Amino acid sequence: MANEIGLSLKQKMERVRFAPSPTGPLHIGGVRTALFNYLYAKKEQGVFVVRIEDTDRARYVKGAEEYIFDALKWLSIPVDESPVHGGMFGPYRQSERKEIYKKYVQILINKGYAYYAFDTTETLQKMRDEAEAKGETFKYGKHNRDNLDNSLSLDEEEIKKKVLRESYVVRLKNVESEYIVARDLLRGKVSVKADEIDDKIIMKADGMPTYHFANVVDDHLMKITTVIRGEEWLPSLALHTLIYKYFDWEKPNFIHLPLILKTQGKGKLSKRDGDKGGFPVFPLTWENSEGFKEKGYLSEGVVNYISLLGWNSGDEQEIFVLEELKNRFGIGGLQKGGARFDIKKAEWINSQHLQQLDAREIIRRMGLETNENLELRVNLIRERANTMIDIEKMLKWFDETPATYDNKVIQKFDTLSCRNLLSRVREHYIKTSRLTKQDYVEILNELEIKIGEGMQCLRLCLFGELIGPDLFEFMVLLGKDVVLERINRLENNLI
RNA sequence: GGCCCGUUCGUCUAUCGGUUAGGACGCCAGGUUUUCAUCCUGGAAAGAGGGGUUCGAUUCCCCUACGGGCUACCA
Repeated sequence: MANEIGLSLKQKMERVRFAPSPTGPLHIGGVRTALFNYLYAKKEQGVFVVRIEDTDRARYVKGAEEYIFDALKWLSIPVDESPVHGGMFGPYRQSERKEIYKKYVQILINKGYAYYAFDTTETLQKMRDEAEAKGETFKYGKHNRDNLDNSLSLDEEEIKKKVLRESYVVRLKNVESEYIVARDLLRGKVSVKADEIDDKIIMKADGMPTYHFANVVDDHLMKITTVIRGEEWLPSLALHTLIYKYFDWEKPNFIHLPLILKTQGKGKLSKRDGDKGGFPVFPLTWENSEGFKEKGYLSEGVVNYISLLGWNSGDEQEIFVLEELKNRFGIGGLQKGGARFDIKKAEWINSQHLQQLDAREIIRRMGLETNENLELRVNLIRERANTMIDIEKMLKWFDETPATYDNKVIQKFDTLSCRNLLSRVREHYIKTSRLTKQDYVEILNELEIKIGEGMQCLRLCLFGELIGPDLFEFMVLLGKDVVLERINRLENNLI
């Protein structure tokens, strides 16, 4: 009985996959695809698979695969199965599955749904150019495949010889007429006229499968139940449908996520936009592009913000941690249109998460040893910070004597009364080692200096400009010697 | 060019035929504050256009426009 239940649960188990290509760093769109896959899997108590699609040896970038896993780790997105986490359906790297694809290509050839093609890239390019010159689109398919250089137009002996001697590719033979209809859980029916789909290459001359083929074979073999991927794959859904059909395999569900668009202007978000706007588009630093992490973002903030790009909870809550997202996520909340990336909102969401952290945790994440004084310092400045970098910068107020002073502020002051004020403060400080707000106000009254001006003078003395946290709390943490040093320094800078 | 997908405030979005079209970021104004920031209050700000269907359309259908994607031996 228990066994039976276990089995039926197993059959219903959702399995989703994130299938990046190691051709560069994972960008924010990829991160979102990974996140939504993960959330969907966990909401359904299913399995999250990461498969590395490295069938393009020319575009392979060293370190990219490692980057993908580092990024997921930083984001706290756990992976159930992958080349590094293992699993029962491996290998999870497509370059290691060559023999599997070969076998399945052969099956399709035997069934008459695939064939060898010997046309050179140059010939095909020429035909494409010619078609384009006539305002047409070249398609390799039903209407011309018999006249091209492939196994359909040759006899068996010749094919055998050519396969041994020449380089060849394998093409899918689209035998459909009418329409190819597929379903997307978000968009409903997506139908394409059959002859729009040409005889796509499924195995390249180097023996590697193309994306379309490897993807379908692996999703089937890895028992993927729902494919969640970017909208850029929607046009090939019909082709994939064909491959499933010719294998006589059951199709998984499909969800095509809307794209993440540039902050402004046309097109999808790119690395260049980040460089131009000074904001990150990668989770971690890659070459000279700083990542969210290095820019001081919390992984919680990044996860939260990107979860809102194309999804919403249905109510007015916007601040979520991963755990909540796992419970709340659902395809009903998905959006169909592309979403523009907005760094301001990302920053705000990050600040919301930063305020949730206690000082100890903030210090830990900065990679510093905690101590009571440091915790007090962090607590004094934290509410002014959006990112960890803000905190690091503000922490410098404690350790660095102002190097310059805001001239505009200095010019506003009456130098003489400011000097008097500073020497009175020094006197008081030497005597009592402290200065409360009340003490200071008394001094100001005595010298007949307006409170506002007096505060600005002190602020200038401690920060060099009119910024910063509460003056009197700040001075306590600064300590007597440092306060006196800063008083001296401003005095020397007053003409 | 062809094919596919999409379109609510500047931006992210709610609305699943009947709402003063709601929220958030950002922006503006006011308040709190010794400054800045935070915080609080308020404000401006949207259904691409045109046809249908309907008693009634942001919502359903069609067309147009615009946006996006794909159109490789890249994924």
